[in-house]
Amino acid sequence: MPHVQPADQKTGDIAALLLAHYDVHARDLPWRNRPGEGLPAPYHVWLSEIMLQQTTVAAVGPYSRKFTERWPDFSALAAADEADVMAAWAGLGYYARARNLIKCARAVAVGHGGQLPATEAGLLTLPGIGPYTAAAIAAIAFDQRAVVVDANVERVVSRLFAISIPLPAAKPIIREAADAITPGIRAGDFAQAMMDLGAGICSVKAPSCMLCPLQSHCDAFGLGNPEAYPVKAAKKAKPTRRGTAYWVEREGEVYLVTRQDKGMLGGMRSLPDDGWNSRTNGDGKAPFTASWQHLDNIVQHEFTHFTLSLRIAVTALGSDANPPGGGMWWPVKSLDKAGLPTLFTKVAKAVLASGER
DNA sequence: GAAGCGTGGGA
DNA sequence: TTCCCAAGCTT
Repeated sequence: MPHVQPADQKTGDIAALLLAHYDVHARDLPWRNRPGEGLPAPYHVWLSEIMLQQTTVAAVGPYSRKFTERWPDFSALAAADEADVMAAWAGLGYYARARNLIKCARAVAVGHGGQLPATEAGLLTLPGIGPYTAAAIAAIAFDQRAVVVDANVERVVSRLFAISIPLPAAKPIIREAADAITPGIRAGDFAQAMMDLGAGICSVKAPSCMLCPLQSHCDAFGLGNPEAYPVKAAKKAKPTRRGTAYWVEREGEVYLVTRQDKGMLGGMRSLPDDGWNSRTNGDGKAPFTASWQHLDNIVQHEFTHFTLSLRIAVTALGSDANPPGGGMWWPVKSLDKAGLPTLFTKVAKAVLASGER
């Protein structure tokens, strides 16, 4: 049975109170239009929503500006060199998003006449757009009523209705409750207001209930334990994996490879490695025979689901030497433009500081 | 349904 | 330090 009543006094009040609060306190974000400017461009909404997946507003800001300046619309992004896009995304993480970003831009340019579909169902067919993003774009860019549920909304809703079933089992109930409080007009503003509320007042820890426009409607506040929601299942322990990265230098240039599209850091330029991944240690075998010098310091890097403890091996080659494989030589002085994932940026920094070269 | 997939910041 | 988490999607 549903935990939440159909549209009643409480659910109707919530939208009105939240929208009134939003009209005064909405955050001014680069991808948002100011009041009175109408709906933001679908391209800008889409780009920001993809970047914001599992990523903080602060981290997205510079990337959003960089991308919209360099690729101002779908056709520009669809025509971009893939390596340029991947390099521009470097450091933002979850690189499958960048691969899907290119696929999606090309699908829009080729299959949809350069226009993003204006419906949730249409948006869901595109690469990198799932249930949350489809609803968010439909509401924010196309002013359609859509039930937008992200981690902020899950937190706010689970507190409003004191939902004690743990996530992820509670997702259907939370969605039902979010549907019940979503208004028929201003769905985009409502969605963004919920997310602003979750990002600020209704925070994970120590929520500012005294500032909350929904305080009087919040069951968790009434119970005195808002921080207890949402209830979550216990997490698994994070393993540590070991591996090696190889720094091969020849006349001021370092040898880089492009990783295969699937898996960790897929599609990104990287240093050669010994095959480490989230499940296994690297085999410690160098890509070719040379007089490798192992650095003393180990690079520790935290991924979401494992810790990597990485050794670094360094060698220098003569001018005529060539390692096997289809990599590329990259000038060390402009390594910052290679678009390396943060892990390998750390490795490069360690090598350059070591003097072993 | 669960696992895989980055990174940086806050407490 | 250590843990948790962020405007999730794909397989």
